[in-house]
Amino acid sequence: MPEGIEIEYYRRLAERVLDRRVVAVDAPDPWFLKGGLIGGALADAVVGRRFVAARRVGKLLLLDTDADGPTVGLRFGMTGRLIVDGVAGVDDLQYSSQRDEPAWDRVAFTFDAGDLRIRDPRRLGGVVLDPDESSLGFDLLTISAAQLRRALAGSTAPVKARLMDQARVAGVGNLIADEVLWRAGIDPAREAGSLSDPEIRRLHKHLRAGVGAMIERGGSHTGDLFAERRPGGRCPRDGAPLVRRTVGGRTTWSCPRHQR
DNA sequence: ATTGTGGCCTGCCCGC
DNA sequence: TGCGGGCAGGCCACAA
Repeated sequence: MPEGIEIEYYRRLAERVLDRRVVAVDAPDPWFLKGGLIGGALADAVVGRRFVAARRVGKLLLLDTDADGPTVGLRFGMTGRLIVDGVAGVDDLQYSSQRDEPAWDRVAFTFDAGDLRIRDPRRLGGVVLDPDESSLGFDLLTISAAQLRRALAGSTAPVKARLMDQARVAGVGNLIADEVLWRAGIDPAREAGSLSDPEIRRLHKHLRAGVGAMIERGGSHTGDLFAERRPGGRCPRDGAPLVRRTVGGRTTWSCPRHQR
């Protein structure tokens, strides 16, 4: 599913359309338009303009328009793919369909050459105009150790829940959270505020290194833990049978031996 | 404010 | 072979 890593791939892909002129917007699914937006208003806002920057904060992809026009915010839920000029931003999207159905196109921007579209079977993504970026926390690719400390401090919530709280740390989804906590040897259910300074620094180190490795390997499903997230799965580090729980409302796999 | 829960959406997979 | 139920999780509304 798209987490911050996949959205970063989408952002890079979206850079292809910069400086092209939007000639049409097709939004066949009103459900997909968020924040009171309607198809006609979206088209009015961007047709004739050009996208001049493709930015990303967490799992939110932002396309800025020229001449102080609006910013288009794109969300992908867990099954949304970005497709630019017929090229998909990722080819292996976990938990989504491997099929390719044009009927799943929920929004499409057509340019003077080529197009950009979101293909989302489950319709959990969406499009919003001028999204509120200030409600998002520190981005997972640039967060500092001090910022991570601030995101976790004083909380009784599970550390995994805080990591996935987009208002605290933006871009961490379920797979990334499990992977980095496993790498750092920290129990996902630990109270966030109970982590010591050395543990926070260790978590930060593994967050940066783990995300970096997964970006290079090709996605949030390429972590060392991923293949063992299944019944009968064993810890790749010490061989202990993994434990499946619900933490922070999400299916969580962890090693009872080395994650403390 | 913080934390937890349930619902939304729908393709897919398993068991009967 | 068909069918029904459960599952996946990002996000949001809502409750305590």
